Amino acid sequence: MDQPRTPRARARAELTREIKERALQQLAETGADLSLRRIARELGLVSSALYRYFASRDQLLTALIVDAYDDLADVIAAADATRLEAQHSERWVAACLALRGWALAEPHRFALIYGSPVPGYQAPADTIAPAERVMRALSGIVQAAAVAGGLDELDHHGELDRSLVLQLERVASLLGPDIPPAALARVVGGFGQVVGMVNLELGGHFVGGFEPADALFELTVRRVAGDLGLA
Amino acid sequence: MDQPRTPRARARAELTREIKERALQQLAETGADLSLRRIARELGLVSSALYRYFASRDQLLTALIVDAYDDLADVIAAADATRLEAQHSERWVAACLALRGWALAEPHRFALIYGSPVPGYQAPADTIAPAERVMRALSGIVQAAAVAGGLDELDHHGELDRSLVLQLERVASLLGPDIPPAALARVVGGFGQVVGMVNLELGGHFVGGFEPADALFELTVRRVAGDLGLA
DNA sequence: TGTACATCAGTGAACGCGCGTTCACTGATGTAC
DNA sequence: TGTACATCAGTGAACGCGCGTTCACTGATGTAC
Repeated sequence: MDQPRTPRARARAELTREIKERALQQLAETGADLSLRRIARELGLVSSALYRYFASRDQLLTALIVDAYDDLADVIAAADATRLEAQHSERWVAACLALRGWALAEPHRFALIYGSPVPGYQAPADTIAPAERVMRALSGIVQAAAVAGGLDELDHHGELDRSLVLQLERVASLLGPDIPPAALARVVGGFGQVVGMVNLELGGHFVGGFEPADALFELTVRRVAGDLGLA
Repeated sequence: MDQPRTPRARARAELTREIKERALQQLAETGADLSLRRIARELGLVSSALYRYFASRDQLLTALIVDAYDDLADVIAAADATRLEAQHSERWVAACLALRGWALAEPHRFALIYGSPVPGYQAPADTIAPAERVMRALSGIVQAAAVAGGLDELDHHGELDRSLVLQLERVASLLGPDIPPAALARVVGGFGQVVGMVNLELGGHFVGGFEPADALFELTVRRVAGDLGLA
């Protein structure tokens, strides 16, 4: 954010970083237990010192969650950017693969944001905007396709429920105003699928079946792109 | 399982049930913290007494997980059975809706089996068979359709990866020997989608967008059934 | 049917840990005049 | 440029909790002869 001017401010930024780093390391090791005292111990501090940096354990967790959303959104955007702008299908696939790649590399961080909620932790409103960034990193591709006219007309096996259309239009206004309702439903469904398959993979549900799950995953996200009619 | 013959055996079965019941209640209340001492306290027992019933905290967790898989599989099968045998599409939709219904009714149990792993707990091999029951409750419908000839030939936008086909055939031998590879990929993808969307819903990711998510969910699973070409 | 012995449920104390958070404090760093 | 005062990082002790697991034990229930 801001450039730290004084030595003290620089030290503060550095320690804040180190605290979060240790916290992540702990999540990686113990699964989901996060102990302030242990972090302090590892940093050679007394436990109460951490309260100069985070007002509570929950606030530290919130910071980790926000960081995770941000990093994931960046990773997706970066993968998206490696493809030609007009090749929306390839962009979608690359974005989904990047999401999975990040999740496999940082399973505990993925669990933090898309796994089941941490015991006793209630996500504050601060996490909503970052969470939306991730969604937007995906929906943005479809929005671009819609604007460029690279999105098939979808036949929706019968009409969509009226109240569902209203929901979809409201969400579209946030995630991609030009994405038609039927297409947005598929985008959300596709996102749910990606999150779900990654969760299954991380949970060991594919062990003995799809290991590695690379091919299955790519086939699946490619089909979503195809169903959306992305060019 | 076995009918308890003696009063002592009956008491034992009863207390075992009560311990699990309290454990579930605790998961529901605290999210994922499970305290043996608290269970004992609530049952008016001394904490060490629980060790007559479960050798450790992990073993209790395992029992809860196995129960959850079993119950979910039963619920899915029951919903499936409410539809006509030959209407495979309706059966699939009913089964998926039942899965979500169970998850919304028992979010902590759903999290136990399809959420992120519990801190410090490593699922033993005993949970594999029950987990398969759930998968089979869904794939069985598609298997039935395949046998009855009610499954479309799928065009697979290009060939499937050879090693993926091998994986799919191996899984098919467990879940539905007559399901063609391309269809099975969709079944697994559809399952991942259901799990993922439910996880998002339980995690509050749909708040402000799809609330309730009934219509979106039904549309999505119906489309999977359609894509599979289920009658 | 009655007695002797084995099984088993539950006790209570203990071991050896862990935790988040508060508070009054010291001493170093930063700021304003 | 130097001094006075305010800010802030980190300390150390304490509060009030919690936990899983082991072990020797009592007394009730079940089993075999």
